Amino acid sequence: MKSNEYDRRVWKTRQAIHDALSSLMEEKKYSKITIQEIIDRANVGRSTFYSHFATKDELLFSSVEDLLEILNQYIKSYIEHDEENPRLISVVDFFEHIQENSKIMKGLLKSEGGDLFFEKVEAYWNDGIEEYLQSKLPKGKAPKVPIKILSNHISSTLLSLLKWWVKNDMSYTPIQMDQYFRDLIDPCIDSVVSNHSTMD
Amino acid sequence: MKSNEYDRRVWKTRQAIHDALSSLMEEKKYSKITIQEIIDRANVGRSTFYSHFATKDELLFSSVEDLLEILNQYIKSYIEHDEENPRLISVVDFFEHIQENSKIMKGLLKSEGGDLFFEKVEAYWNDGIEEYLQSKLPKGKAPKVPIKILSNHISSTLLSLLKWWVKNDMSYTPIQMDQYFRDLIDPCIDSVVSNHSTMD
DNA sequence: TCATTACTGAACATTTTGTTCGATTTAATT
DNA sequence: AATTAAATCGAACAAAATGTTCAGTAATGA
Repeated sequence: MKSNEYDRRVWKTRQAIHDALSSLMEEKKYSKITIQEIIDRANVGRSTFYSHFATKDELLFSSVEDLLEILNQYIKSYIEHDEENPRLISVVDFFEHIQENSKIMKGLLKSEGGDLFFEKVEAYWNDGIEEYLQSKLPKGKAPKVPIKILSNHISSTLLSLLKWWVKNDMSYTPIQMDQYFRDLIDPCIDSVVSNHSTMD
Repeated sequence: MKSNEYDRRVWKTRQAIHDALSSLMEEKKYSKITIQEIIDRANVGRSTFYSHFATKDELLFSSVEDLLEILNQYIKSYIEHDEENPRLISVVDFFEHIQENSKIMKGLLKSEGGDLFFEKVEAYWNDGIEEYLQSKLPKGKAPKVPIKILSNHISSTLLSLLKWWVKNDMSYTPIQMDQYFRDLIDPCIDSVVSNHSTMD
């Protein structure tokens, strides 16, 4: 018996399909890409594609799964690594990682498929950030802005910064982007956590 | 000769098609809606559809054209109505208008088609806000955060507030949403315009 | 080597898109 | 009310894309 998971053929085929999608996404919007084009470029049979992925969306999610996991980890560590300072910490390494995956990011930005991806990212961040804010909320003191709105604002700000940055050819350094993120967000967080220290 | 623009039939057909799309968008994602379904529900012939709209996207844009125009107008007046106070003014009436069009807004949020719409909205706002910020920028004094990033942040914040609000069944009043918007954004604007007045 | 598994590719059914065109209905105008 | 131009209908097409099936071939792990 073989364990199909480790069959070289499987790996090669999936890789070829992922690469085909990735390269097609540099050229056109996800919604305009057909499965036909994918299998042509990947050089695999029609039935082969369907034996791996049921739909185009499934392929997309499989393609960005790793990236999604990594981005989520950044935010997770970013939120948890927080003993001494009540503010959210650095997103420098986050932006650095985006930089390393700029190709797929650009592809995602062009497509409506990307929106599905970014929604997932944002939802995940949102949960983590809300949990963080809840834990930092002084008891008995209602925040100026509801926690749910604030966490939504923080995650959407990070995401919109990310999108803007990629769309504008990453013309600032990750360190600068981190600073801008803090400039935009820190005052809002100050209104929740009591510690009003001026930073920098 | 007839002037087709004012032919009742034209108006009725287009209305039926728009309504069909609108009602379908309440049920399923835009990308999953077929032209077949639209013409079935609208009760118009296939050729009739194509005599009005070349593609499904064209129909969508036509459907939200009015809404788009109105939203743009709000932001325009919102930016220009700005003699005494250096901050952006009220978005209360903006949220009120969203409330009145909640049906179509909810449909837009469900769909990737909506993303196309929201991108347009955001791009338009962004231009106006950037222009506004440029005009308010004290000469010779560089802002903490680049104007382009800041204007992007403001428009994306308004949009994400709007999305959050609609998704959460508009559980706050437009007045509250206006206040939250200011709470989130005013500190950022303060870093650009010199006038540091505490508000409210 | 050998059994197993994955891939091929062609054939097929289905769905959706988009076009065409003559017949029919509808509305504006006189 | 009659005329006339335009809009709609609907059926018939062609084309493209999706998704399934299956027998034959190739590659792999043991």
